[in-house]
Amino acid sequence: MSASVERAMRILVELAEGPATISELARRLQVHRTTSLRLLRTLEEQRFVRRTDEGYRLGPRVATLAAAALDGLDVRDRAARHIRALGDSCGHTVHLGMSEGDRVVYLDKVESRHAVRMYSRVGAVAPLHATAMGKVILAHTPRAERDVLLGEPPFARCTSRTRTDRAGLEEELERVARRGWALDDFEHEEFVHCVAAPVRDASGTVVAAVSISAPSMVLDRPGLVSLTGDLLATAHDISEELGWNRS
Amino acid sequence: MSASVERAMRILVELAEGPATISELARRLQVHRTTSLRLLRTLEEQRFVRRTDEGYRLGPRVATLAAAALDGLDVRDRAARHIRALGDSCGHTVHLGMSEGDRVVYLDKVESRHAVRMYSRVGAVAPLHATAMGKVILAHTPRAERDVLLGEPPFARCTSRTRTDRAGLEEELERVARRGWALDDFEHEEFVHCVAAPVRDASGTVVAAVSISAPSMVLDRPGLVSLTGDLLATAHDISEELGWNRS
DNA sequence: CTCGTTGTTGCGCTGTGCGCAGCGTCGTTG
DNA sequence: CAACGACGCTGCGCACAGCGCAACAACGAG
Repeated sequence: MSASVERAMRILVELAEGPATISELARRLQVHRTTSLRLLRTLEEQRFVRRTDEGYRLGPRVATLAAAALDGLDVRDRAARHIRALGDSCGHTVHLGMSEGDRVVYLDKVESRHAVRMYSRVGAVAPLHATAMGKVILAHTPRAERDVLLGEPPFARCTSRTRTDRAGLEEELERVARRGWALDDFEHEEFVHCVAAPVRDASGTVVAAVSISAPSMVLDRPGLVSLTGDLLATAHDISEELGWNRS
Repeated sequence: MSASVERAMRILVELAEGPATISELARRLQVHRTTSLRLLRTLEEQRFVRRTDEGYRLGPRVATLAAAALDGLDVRDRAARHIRALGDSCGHTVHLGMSEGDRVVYLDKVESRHAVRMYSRVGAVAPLHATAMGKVILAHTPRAERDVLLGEPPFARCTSRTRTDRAGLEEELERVARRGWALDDFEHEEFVHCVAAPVRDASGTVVAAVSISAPSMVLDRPGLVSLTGDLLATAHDISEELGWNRS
């Protein structure tokens, strides 16, 4: 529709990967250096980006907007008290996430009570195929769309246990869809495993996922799996709050 | 420089205030409805905004970018271990913030260990004149610039104790500059008080602030003020890490 | 029914934002 | 030292992107 706006947004997305110079961005966007210069200037005037000695970076104003973006998500609001309750009862890290393109984005988080915590942040993203939340969402996505999201195998390897082939992942997703929850068996981060369950809206579509994560030294596999009852109940409660009823 | 990009970003900023319709945004930006329609469409294609039944809202992609924006801030990185240390030692909520236009934006946070916690979020914003961090930053801003940032009195009232007149605030800022730290005496939120100290970069400019916040039922005034020693030490340590040395 | 509002499409003119050419300035290389 | 490339940046002139206008249907309020 509006070419320059589209390019400006693409610049922001590119800068999310890390700092970049004018020429670098021009190359990635396939535009003249001049164009990239002018776009960056306007973005800088509005403080969406800032100049540092290693090139342009995203500006703090973007962070400001994010808080507002999260506030507007009703899934997040409705889910808030439920995931806090789950976090209080189990004491481990609880996440709420949804898919954003070919990634999972963390919408909310309840911190673990244990000394050994996992690193993550609201707004951060993770690959679909290597996380419990991602696999739950994939398992309820039509095959055709799923293939587009995943791209060509081998899928990006995060740890030694990441499933990088299509057949293995498809088999796993089949199992996830059947039993209603997914396990991340150290597939994303080396010493962290998770379980996740789907959240549905009024139409029955899976719009988000809830997960419990813990380092293996704090919680072993049986311990983690034993939490799926509470997890499913929480996911169910959130779904009901979004207007879903069993069918 | 680029009019349409500038307008697109103004739309994002407007939407941060809350959801809005096409016509509403057109009026605020002083452009034709058609223009606002087309800009929103491009923004929607890039998933920077999304349509809901009550109009357009910021999209989850903005939240995704924010995590990256925060990662790029070296103040944040350098300060991280210091504010965690302060949080661990005092047990209360610790914030790192910087000014973003006429607001303070929270860059990082260490959660309190007490059951009664204050609500806040990384990326959220608060007024300059009603917070300890804001006052610390204002106190080290040249008078002329300060007046622009604050605008015309009366300043927005947050609680019954908010300073809304210029004379009172100026007197307070004078005191803050002299003693080197600021107190928020329930001026922002009804039952929360805070102390804040300035963080300087290599040039000596105040670029950020650190604060300790606590509800009055958990910590009384003398208790809060007794923490200023540790607070100032932390702010000092961060400043040193940014290249500042006493002068 | 008549207003006023909403979102949306088609059209034609205009100004914006594009690429090109060229500037000065670095750091690297022969 | 010169030659080279890549860098950020400016001025120019053309093309078309993107603007506002007019008009449309679909609403809701009066």
